[in-house]
Amino acid sequence: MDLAERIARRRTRKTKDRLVGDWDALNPAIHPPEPIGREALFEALLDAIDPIFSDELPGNVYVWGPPGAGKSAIVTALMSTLRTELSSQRPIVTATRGDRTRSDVRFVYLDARQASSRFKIYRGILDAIRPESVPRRGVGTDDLREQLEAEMATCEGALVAVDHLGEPDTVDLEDVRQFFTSFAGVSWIGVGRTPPEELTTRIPRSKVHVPQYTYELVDILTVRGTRGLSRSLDHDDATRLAEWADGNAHDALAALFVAAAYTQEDGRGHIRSEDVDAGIDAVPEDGIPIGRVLALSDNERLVLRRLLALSLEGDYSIDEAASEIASNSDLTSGTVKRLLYELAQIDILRRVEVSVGTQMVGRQPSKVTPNFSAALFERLHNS
DNA sequence: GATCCACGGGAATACACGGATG
DNA sequence: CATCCGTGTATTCCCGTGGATC
Repeated sequence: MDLAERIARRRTRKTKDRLVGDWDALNPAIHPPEPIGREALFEALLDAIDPIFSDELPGNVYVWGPPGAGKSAIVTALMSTLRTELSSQRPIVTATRGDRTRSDVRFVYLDARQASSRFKIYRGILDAIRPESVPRRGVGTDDLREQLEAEMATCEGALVAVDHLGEPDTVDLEDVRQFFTSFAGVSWIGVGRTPPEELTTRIPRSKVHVPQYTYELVDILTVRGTRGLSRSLDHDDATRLAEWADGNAHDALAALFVAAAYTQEDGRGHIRSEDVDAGIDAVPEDGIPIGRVLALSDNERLVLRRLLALSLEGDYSIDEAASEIASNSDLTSGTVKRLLYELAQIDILRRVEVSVGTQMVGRQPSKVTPNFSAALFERLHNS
């Protein structure tokens, strides 16, 4: 979605909606440009890349911490701040080039959920720093690497942050290390959950630990609630959400988002504590972040939406669900079945044993249920 | 002609269970 | 009684093909 489109949406939302003026403010998959709180952590990150302030590329960095602790929030904020403050790189194409008082280091943020292969990572960087369009097909991965290296020779290099490493369907820290070994001009910041001591491979010397939120989460909910809602969130409700989420900002925001959606759909102008309860109920414990679901391919998301529509009507074996889903889509039931199994393997879906039918022979079938908030997914999909 | 990747399809493997075997 | 075997499903794994693009 480009910026103009986003701005247009906000305008229409402001006028149409009553309770919620800005859904993005409540959306756990979207991070505000400035981190809320966490000044000390931001300092630690700046320390880790300190040479950048003398126009030199820093060493690589590993940023790690538990889910919902704000790793993405702080790293996206860091990269966009560096881009506007230090680089001659234009975040939005404007004025002239060549502001010589600024360094010519490029700052690139990549989400490994989209940049899920060596090819896509090189391509993502090229796409971010090169004004012309970068091919998506027809060019080999090594070819692309050479293009990127050539590009690096024309500037003072790039600092690349790769977020969401080591998820079931993303590259891990070791992959990133290999992608950039003997790659002159690129330093990287890897972001993941795995504690350094559990990693078996070579880890960057610089490490920044992002601990779980404690008291700060109430502030985050309050600030984002104020930005998104026409009437601010009760302090008690913010506290309750933060406690229930156990410091996980993603889960707390997801519950708040759904609570706000329910309230607004009911035509009311204020979130009651029952709405907060309903929001909490709509977010599974130990679920996966909604960003992973949103990053799936079109067909995978289509299959999920169809599956959610089905599950209202009782128990289906995977086989039955697959034929049902396939019958009103372009995909064959074999492919849908494989997709469902694959989604379960990467934790997007949860498999539940089910005794459907009466056959006494053969292996027990199972059904699949979402391992994320279906209510949130549906609403983000329609927005 | 080369490239990446999503699809489709099918082979290989895992599991459940009853019955046979040691 | 424990183990193995056969049969029928469920699940995983793998690879060829073709679309879109350069």
